[in-house]
Amino acid sequence: MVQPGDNPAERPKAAVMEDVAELAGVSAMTVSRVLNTPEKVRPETRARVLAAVRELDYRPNSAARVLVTGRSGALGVVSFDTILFGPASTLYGIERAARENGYLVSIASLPALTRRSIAEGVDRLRSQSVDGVIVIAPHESAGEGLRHLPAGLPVVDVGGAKDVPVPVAAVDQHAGAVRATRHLLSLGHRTVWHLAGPPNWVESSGRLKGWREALEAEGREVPVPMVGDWTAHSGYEIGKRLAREDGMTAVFAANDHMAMGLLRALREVGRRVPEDVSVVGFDDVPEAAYFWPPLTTVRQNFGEVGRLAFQLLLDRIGGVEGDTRRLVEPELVVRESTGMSS
Amino acid sequence: MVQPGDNPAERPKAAVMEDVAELAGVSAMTVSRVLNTPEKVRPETRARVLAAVRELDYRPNSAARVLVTGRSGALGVVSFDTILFGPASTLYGIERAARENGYLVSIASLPALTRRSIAEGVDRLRSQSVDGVIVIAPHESAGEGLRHLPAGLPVVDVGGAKDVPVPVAAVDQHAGAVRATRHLLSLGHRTVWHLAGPPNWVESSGRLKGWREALEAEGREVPVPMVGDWTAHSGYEIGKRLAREDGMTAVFAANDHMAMGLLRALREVGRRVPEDVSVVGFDDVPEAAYFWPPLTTVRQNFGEVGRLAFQLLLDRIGGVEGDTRRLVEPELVVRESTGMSS
DNA sequence: TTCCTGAGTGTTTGCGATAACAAGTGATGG
DNA sequence: CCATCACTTGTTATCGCAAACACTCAGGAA
Repeated sequence: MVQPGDNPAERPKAAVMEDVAELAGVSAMTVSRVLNTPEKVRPETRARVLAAVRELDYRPNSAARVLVTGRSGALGVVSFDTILFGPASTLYGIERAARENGYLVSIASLPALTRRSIAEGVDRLRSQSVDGVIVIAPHESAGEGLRHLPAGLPVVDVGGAKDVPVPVAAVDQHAGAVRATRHLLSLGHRTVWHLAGPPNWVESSGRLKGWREALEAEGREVPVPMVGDWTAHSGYEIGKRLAREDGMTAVFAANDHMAMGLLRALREVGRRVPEDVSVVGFDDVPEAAYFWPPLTTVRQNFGEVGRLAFQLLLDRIGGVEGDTRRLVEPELVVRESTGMSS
Repeated sequence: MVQPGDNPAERPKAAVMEDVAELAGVSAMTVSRVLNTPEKVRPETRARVLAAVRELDYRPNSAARVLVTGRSGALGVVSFDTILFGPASTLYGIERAARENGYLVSIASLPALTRRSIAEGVDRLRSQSVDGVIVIAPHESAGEGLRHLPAGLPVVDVGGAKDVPVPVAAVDQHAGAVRATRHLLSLGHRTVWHLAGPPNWVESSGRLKGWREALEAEGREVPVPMVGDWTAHSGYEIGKRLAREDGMTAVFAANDHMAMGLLRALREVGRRVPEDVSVVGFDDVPEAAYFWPPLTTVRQNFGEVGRLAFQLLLDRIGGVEGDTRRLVEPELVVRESTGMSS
């Protein structure tokens, strides 16, 4: 038996369950019970054990626990472009929900958005024994990547395409685009142009479709959409072309940053917003209210999406089946970049 | 011995090392060696084992490995406000560096920035057996939180105050502020006003100090700094007051979003930028070039900070001692929001 | 021949926790 | 007065892997 003192080196190794047990005068099993099912231990014993835990600053070793229980209390998030407002906010929502439920979050950000790298990200997380994985990869290729998953690993997708074979939490992009478009039509504009997001992004398609259908439902002409890449820069470049279009009085931009670039392009060619052209964005980034002019946009509650995704995953981990699809309603925020058609 | 088929239920349990060993006709130890020290195994044996690994889609169980080796190949990040551009970018930089080095990242975001919650975040990560922790908590109170750390856990701080008792990776805020201020003075402005960040944030103090010292070094009058909270909203509110100041021709805002609010406030009272007032921001958020006018600002290379922080942590894990302090130089990006004093 | 060397492989043990089962206590009831 | 039960606590086995040590077998040195 190794006694304290046998070892001349004075490295204060972290206490283990046995140490706590010894100090409290019980068996290790009782310590385990105090930590996991306290109601099964006599109050006095429990108190003694807890005192010992505090005195030794004992922390259960999660690796050992994982090994025997098969559950880690950690979930993984596979994501792309966590610097963007949307993914970052979603991640934050997930993290908060996880924390409140005693879960820890590991992240695997992707170098690129391909089936391969998604599968690889899931794998890296799986090898860390996460209890489940949330994928934030709003690209149509994600569906592919999610089709060949290790069996038995609960996976939830955020903002996924329709055919994703796992539960999905997302903002209703279509509804948001419809709202934005109708808002512009209701101000008297003959039709609405669209500054779309990059192809094959789930949000791009959803917003494009919503915009088109809203126009068609009213029998309006559907202009050719212009395609950007989410950046203010692309909004600016495209905006310069768009600004030359005759009769263009209303634009629905697929996100706020492109709308920002567009605003600048319009200003540079002397088209006033909202007097000459109305602009609607999408996202409601915190600074949208301070654009010039303050941007009318569609607010997405990313935090709520994160919370829903976590809840779905928790259900899955708990054994609930079924390919659920949970949608969050976006909200139109009217500011000063939209006005009556003149 | 349990044979495949003993169990009527057809749950395809994940393969373990023993399964691979059996299929390859070797012992489990040899499999372990193939995975960890391949050069110690005869090539033919190695090939047989690797084939078996692939056939069974075997993944080592990291919990078991952690238990026996004491190292997890995961690091933790404690952070606050991961939605903001700075922390999000830093986190991304860390994640990328970690991935390239085979590390996984767990995050513990803080509900508030206090000594208590920092300590708690570190604890949550420690209980997951991370090999080390990076703290992104640019608040002066972080120093306190870092003073009482579990012994033996390598910790690195990002953007920390001077007295933080652990290695630090950060952008040289002071130098950035000096550069911004000198730039304005060099344009002929008599002095420079400052729209500061919230008190007790490391960045706020660093930028404030740099600004003040740059003015003092030239013997200029030092106006009373106005204090915001990083948001465009606060920049706008304060900007409305600032705009009434007589003789105010140059402002250094402590971040781009406050500068954005300031730009709007100036416009509203009819002061032109840069003709009447010059404005410099800090951060160079991707959309800064599309502000109206395009914002002169100080670019921080957050990705580089993340990389350095990871490197420092890796050194620490490897046993390197010493309280290193690694600074990244910021860069002044001149755009159109600054001009000669009229 | 005998011994040694070292590359390659196998066996045993233990990391720290929990599951499953065992056992001790006192109370209950027939 | 003893069987039985509920409650509390202890004992043993096990999770999957790697460290430490043991073994085998060639080829070369003595």
